[in-house]
Amino acid sequence: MALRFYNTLTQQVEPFTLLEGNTVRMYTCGPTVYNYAHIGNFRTFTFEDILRRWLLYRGFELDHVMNITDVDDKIIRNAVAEHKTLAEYTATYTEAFLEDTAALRLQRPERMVKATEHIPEMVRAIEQLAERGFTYQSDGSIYYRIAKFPGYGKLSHNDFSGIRSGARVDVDEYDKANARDFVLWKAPKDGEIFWESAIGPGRPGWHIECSAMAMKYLGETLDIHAGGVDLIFPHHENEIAQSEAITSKPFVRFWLHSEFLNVESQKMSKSAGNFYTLRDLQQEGYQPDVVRYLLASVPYRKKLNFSADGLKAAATAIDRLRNFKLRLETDKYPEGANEKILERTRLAVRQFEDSLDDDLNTAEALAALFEFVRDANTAMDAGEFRAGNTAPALDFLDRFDRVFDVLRPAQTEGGLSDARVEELIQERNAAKKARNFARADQIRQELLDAGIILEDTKEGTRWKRK
RNA sequence: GGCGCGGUAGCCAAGUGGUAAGGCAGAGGUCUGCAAAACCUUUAUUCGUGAGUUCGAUUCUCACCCGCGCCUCCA
Repeated sequence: MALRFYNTLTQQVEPFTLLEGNTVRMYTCGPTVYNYAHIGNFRTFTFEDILRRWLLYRGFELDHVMNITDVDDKIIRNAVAEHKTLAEYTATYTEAFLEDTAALRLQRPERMVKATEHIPEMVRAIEQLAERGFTYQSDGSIYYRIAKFPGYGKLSHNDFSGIRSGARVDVDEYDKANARDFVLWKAPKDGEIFWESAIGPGRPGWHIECSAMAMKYLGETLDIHAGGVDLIFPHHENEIAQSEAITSKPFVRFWLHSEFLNVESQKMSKSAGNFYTLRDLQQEGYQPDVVRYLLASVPYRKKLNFSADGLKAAATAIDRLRNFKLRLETDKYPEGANEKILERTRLAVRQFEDSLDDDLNTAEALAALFEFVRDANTAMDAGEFRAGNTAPALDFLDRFDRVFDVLRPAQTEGGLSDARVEELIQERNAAKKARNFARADQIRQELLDAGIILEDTKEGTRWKRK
């Protein structure tokens, strides 16, 4: 079966194709840089990374745009409170975001674009909407009139037809014709930052930045637009309303949304206060690659209940895979190749690929890998594994790691050099031969204290960094 | 209320109209100077509850119970 994704727009799993060419035009909603991103945010970004990597694995080229929202109410409020300029304030958290994504081994999108650097594009988009009669002004702000857009609600599958334009729905929304209408351009309040423009002084509403930037870089119809489920409404619904009102063309072909990460069965969110940042977890001693594995191992459309147990399980699972790789690289096997194992390897790779083709079923893909690892270990123990089986097995691990990227140990700074470790191992082996086990154990402990783990095997001693 | 997701072993979790993947944890064992690593056996007669369709349902239908989310900023 070919590559296929669940499309929020159609509520169906559909074969993934491109209209033309081989480049996937993909847009993903990035962070609002008013604080550190939490791992709920990173669940979505990790999903998008797996998506990226699987598209590349399948031979597509990518033009992936991620926005950075660096102007919004919270940013302005916080920047003012800290007596910083907008740019100063957002720089801190933009930088932190980039550090975190690097630690989580998230590939950099082809373009990362900032809202504040695209004000003219947004103003132009609002002008186009105005020309087509989709806007109205109120108290100096410009609003989008959803009653003008017939398809409004098609992504979130809500029926808004019962809401009549002009009806007053809520006293708090007195300045809007319809409670669902949203702001495109906000009139400046006292002391707030604003831009002068052809449509008057103000700053952009949240939704217009994505429409303007996505279409600027990727054209009028994107192949993929992804984000968390909470963005379906209103954000993505509004992006459709804006973009399609301007172009009269479908804005996005495939809408992909990742489910939430929960803590104690509750949504993790900044407003609820029950959130962890990657930095929090690192302080508790969890490596980012462990977090990455946990986030990636649960299929993206399934709620992920985050827990310390889950992190520990992830850490152990990664160790198992790394141990297997180390064994492949260091053990010696008889010449030749075991045909049955070769066939077993091919089957496992096929299952792995089929699983990811199926709407990125990472849990099933991992199962294919782990079954193979067990079978290969069994064959090694039974002496049936041959030298010629090593390369295909390592190739499978490499394919796995092109997507999951967890086999490479996190950089451990300092410590002993490889040469010094080898030296001590030689000394220890000499001590063992002389049955001086006290000295041998002393060296083992010494190395362990330096973060080096020794494993004695039939072929000799192998080692790894903790 | 509207829209949507889910309830599978101690935990995480896949899956199919034909009788339950995988990971972690637990128990026992093999191997081993020590320590690891690895392997083997074992842990759901059962997939929220009830009814229906069917030769047969965890998988389809209906009802109900429970959990979560969106409908306001939010990954």
